[in-house]
Amino acid sequence: MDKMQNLSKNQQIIFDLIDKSSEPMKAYSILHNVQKKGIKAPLQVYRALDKLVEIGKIHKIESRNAFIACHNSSCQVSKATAFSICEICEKVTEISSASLSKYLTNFKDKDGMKYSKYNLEFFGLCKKCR
Amino acid sequence: MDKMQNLSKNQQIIFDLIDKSSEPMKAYSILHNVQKKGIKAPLQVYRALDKLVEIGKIHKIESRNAFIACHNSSCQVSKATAFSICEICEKVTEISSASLSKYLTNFKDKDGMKYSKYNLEFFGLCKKCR
DNA sequence: TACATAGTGTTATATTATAACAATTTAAAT
DNA sequence: ATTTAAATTGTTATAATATAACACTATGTA
Repeated sequence: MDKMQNLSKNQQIIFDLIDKSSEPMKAYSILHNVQKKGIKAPLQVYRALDKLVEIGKIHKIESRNAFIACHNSSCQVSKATAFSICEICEKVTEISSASLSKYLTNFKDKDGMKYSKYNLEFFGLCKKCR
Repeated sequence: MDKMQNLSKNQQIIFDLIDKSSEPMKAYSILHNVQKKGIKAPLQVYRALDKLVEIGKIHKIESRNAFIACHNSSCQVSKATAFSICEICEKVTEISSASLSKYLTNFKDKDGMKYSKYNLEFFGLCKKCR
């Protein structure tokens, strides 16, 4: 229920690293950064990443194969995510818009079907790069 | 300007294959399927895929690393895409909703920024799998 | 013609991710 | 406290996805 639930050792190490990062981090970059802490193999990283995504502490930026910490206190799990991505500097920001999430959560396709989950990635130029 | 523009030999072979497929196709599955037509190396496939995505004849399903033909006559280029993905059978459908594309194209984040491009993936269960 | 652009073919390699198996830790339930 | 189940860890190997670099060929067009 609470995002402060205990993480395992590897999960905590990897979450801390991603959380401190100002940019999305890639799995093998994470690996290089945590080898000094005893995490030696890709699988150790991927397992922690899978779990952290599952519980909503981090999100995967699918178009970049990279991971960022969740900064949206209302998302316990990664089921309704939206990001803006700068095509020049690759800065990624999580979008927290109540109207957007409401619109997408309630969206029905032409068969009247609603979806339990979505991921939205916007692309453009960030303030600095414009 | 027109989607009927001429494709190169490899592009046409690969587009035809994807277009005939009822499911998203992965790059190496495409490769296996076109080896009899003389396309032998991954790079030949990826180059054709890159171009086909660029001109909007196909789209990449980012969460699945797979490609489907565009069936939305209004999208010359892959700049505003939305898909539904069944989490059981992996069926993928391109969503063509004028109101959705209007909403997302006009969406402004809290800094008032609009985006030139987006990709949205909805997840749930399709009719058959419910 | 000559020039630029796009496409092709090829080998090698980089990057991203999972399979399979064994051991250990943790939490909870008895 | 003890057993049990679930989660986590460690490890080696390998699968799957994607790009670098280089040489050559085709196509359009000035």
